[in-house]
Amino acid sequence: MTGVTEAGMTVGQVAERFAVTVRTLHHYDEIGLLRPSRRTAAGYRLYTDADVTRLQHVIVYRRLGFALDEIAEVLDDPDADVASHLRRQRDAVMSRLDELSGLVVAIDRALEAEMSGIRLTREEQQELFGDGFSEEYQAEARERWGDTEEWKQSQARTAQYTKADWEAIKAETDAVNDAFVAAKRSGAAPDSEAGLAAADAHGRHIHDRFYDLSPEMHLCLARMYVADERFTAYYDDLEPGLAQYVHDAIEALRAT
Amino acid sequence: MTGVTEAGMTVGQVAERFAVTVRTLHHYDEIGLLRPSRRTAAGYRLYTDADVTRLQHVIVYRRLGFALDEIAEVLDDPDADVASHLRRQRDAVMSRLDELSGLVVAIDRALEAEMSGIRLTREEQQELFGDGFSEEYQAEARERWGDTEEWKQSQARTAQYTKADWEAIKAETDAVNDAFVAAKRSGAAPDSEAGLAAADAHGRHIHDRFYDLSPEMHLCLARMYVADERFTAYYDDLEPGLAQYVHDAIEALRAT
DNA sequence: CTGCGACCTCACGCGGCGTGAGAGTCAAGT
DNA sequence: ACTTGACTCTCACGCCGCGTGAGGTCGCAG
Repeated sequence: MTGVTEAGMTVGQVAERFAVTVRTLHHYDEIGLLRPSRRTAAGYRLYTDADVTRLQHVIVYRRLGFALDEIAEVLDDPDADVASHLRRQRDAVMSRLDELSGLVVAIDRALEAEMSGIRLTREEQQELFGDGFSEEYQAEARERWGDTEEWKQSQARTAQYTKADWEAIKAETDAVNDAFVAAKRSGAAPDSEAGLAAADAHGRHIHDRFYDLSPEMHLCLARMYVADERFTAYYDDLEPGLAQYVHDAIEALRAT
Repeated sequence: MTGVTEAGMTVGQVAERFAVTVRTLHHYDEIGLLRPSRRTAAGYRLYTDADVTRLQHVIVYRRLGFALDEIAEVLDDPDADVASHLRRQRDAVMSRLDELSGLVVAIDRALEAEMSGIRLTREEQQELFGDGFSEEYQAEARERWGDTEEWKQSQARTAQYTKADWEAIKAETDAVNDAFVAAKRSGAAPDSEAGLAAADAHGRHIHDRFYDLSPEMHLCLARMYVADERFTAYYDDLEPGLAQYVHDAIEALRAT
């Protein structure tokens, strides 16, 4: 059509044809992602049809958000698991999507506040974007669990959750808490059937929603509930003495 | 809780409380985005309450995707139009959202192909993501129409299309082309009933599938078909002289 | 006095190119 | 044969938002 197929295309021609810059092609050559098969005597890069095809692939993967070295990996290793690459990429894009739609909501609220003449006070900002406490809590959680497999799993999973998921999770959490409260109020001992059932539900809930929960981890959590004042406050707000009760129930469950 | 509010917080304390790194605070100091009001005799940074508040704002804006110098601009100029900043930011986030959802669609298609055992051959990829020709066309189209409303509409719509949509569109395109070919082969003039009907179908097809097509735009397209060798080749490959025929039919349709 | 941890200031590194600088190459026009 | 202008080449620094040391100082506890 354009009739330039004799022996290879020059950088400029390739660049124009695929809407990339010459510098980009130079860069891909430099890092070894796409080296033109041939050069002219004067050192001009000549891209063969195969090179052009490879560039097409590169462009596609780049649009999919792959890093250049990952693209090289996928393209150079025919045994590479393309599907898993794609799935991981999809996950990343989805969580970014969630983040961004959250951002839009935040912006809309800020705009609304701005338009109605209400300057964003400290308190409003904290209401909108999360208060210092939860920020602080996240920081501490990262500090304590940041390198563990559980933390990564939790982060990976919760990033996927939609608003509806969160509502379901909240409902489940409430149900688990209610089970503990009901058991305690009924006078049942922590190691009674009701107490053990609640502890079991608690473990399942975390396992299903957040991360693989080993019995040891569950015990560790139980100890946190009485050791960490934030958790203690959380449970004791629901029912005085509940933190200790939850701890005892989990210990009873996991001790067997 | 940590109770350190006497005269100012150190970098480490601020960093922990807001889940940023010390290096980040150093960086903000370097670029003048957030300079702590005071230093100890030894040169330790001391962040006052006002500094901390400013950091909160910085963090919020950063989460909104603002660049650091933009944040500085917004925070330092009380007369800056915060609302317009927010609106521009919202637009940016929204378009990024569109892009990403397009990406998800592309990934899903690739995954589907991958899962059904079909390795992505060159041909399939080209089917999925467009061949060299359309890439070339896209590059040129962007160059020519990049700033027009039609181009944006087309981009926005086509990004949403699924594989099934594309197949339907291809079928429609074929039908339109067949109508032109049939009309021409039957010896009907471009401005005959058959020719005008084909031209009308052509216009509707583009209007429905790609972008709002005004009569003027349609005429403009018709002229492209005879002026641009790629379009000429496309139609003349179907039937010699068809490009001119299509042009004449559209002219006849829109001249009325 | 000796650690230990938190702090300080350089200063290089990353990814994915953009953006020149300075020099050589190619095809067309004079 | 020479010039022009478009294209190409190879360095090599710049950008953004920090990460990650290196090498030294400061403050407090034992």
